[in-house]
Amino acid sequence: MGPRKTTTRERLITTAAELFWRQGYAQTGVNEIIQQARATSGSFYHFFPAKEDLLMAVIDHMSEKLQVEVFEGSDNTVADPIERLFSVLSAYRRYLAANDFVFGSPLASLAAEVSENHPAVREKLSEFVEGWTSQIEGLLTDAGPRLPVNTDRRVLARFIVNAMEGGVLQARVSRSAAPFDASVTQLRTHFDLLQNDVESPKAPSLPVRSTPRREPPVGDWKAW
Amino acid sequence: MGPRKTTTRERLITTAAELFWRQGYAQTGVNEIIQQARATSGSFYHFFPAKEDLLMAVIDHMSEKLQVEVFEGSDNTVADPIERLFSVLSAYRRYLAANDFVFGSPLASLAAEVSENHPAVREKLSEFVEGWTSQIEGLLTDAGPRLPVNTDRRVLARFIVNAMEGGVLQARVSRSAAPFDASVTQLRTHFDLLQNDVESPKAPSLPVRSTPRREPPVGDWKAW
DNA sequence: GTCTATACCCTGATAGAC
DNA sequence: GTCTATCAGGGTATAGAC
Repeated sequence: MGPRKTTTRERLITTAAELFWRQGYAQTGVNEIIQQARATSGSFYHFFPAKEDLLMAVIDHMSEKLQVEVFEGSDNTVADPIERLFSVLSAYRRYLAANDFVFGSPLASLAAEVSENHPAVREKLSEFVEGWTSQIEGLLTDAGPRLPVNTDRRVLARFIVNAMEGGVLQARVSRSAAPFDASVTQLRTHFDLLQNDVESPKAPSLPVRSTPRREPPVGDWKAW
Repeated sequence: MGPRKTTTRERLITTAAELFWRQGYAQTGVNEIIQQARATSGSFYHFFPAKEDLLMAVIDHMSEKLQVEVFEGSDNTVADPIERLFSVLSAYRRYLAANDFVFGSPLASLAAEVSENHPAVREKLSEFVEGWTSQIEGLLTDAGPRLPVNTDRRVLARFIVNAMEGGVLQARVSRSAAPFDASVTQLRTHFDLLQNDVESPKAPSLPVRSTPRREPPVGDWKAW
């Protein structure tokens, strides 16, 4: 492959990605995308039969970009899996802070806006989140005996993703990085405690709580 | 105050609240709201000069409803502050599960969709989140010596809110309660560990980590 | 406060020449 | 593949009688 100029299709996708991210899907008109991408209506509908088809392409584009800039853009010289995890979180923060957190999570916004109205979009976003969760779960598995044996790696991975995504959302709404940083700080504490628990595994057998813990029946909605 | 029928204004707000929650703000047309509320265009614009004014009223309505159904709808016979917290989380789960989690967080969706385009809306949503965070922080403060002395109650409260809101979002996208429940389960573990830490506070002074912890400079974006 | 009718604009999408 | 011109429809919002 020789040197290659940006194609119209690529420009449509990248500019749409940015506009959707900033303003949302519904708020962004096709005309606006066309203008800003220096394209025409004819080109647009040549590549994308409908606006939703562009949306699907945008999600693919964003997924790939996030994968590259955050996961692979983190300090992958870090050998320790847990420190590697925090390196990823740090890369995510850098990515978001580059826009002062105002754009929020690139895909979570779309999830909230269009997941109900466009089933295919919801499906794609779901796969993306699962992918990230699995990657984090992989790091936790690599941590091996560093974490207590009874730690459910998948639950912990989901927990981390939730705390981060929630943090981004609140950061955007409150126009402050504090909510995001609270998640990272407390996650660090969480891991410190988990690792202490490995060292002295007898302690947690005497909980202070008054009521017994109830394990939620996962997948069973209406219960509890 | 005697018995009172529902006013047109109220019907407009409640039906709009549900429609915004389900479909998003932009996807919901004024006509749709008017029809479903059995009102007319004239009434609508009599009460609300513009669609955005209705949105503001809807947010107020949702905030109040959430406060009543979740916080006050939780089991407030529970005296222990920490168990009280988990009672609130349980009430929140009940509230969401009543719609099979498909609607997501009533206000977070709006936050993601319209926060950038409507500054006044963003401000109102920010205040709402702060209110909830403060209420949770209050419970944590009430827990007093049950938590380690060096625990920043505000950071922990933010962390909890983040984990819950993130969980709701992923639950909606993945059409499964599992992500939400993962947050609750792991938060329970987190509190167990924190309380163990109170009992044997010497243990955490020997962390396994290889690199020193970095406290993030809150409010200072571009750093780290 | 509520009704009907309607203005006016911007939307996504199409047609057909080049 | 790209262009211009244009369509049909739904969007928010208004006017004015009752």
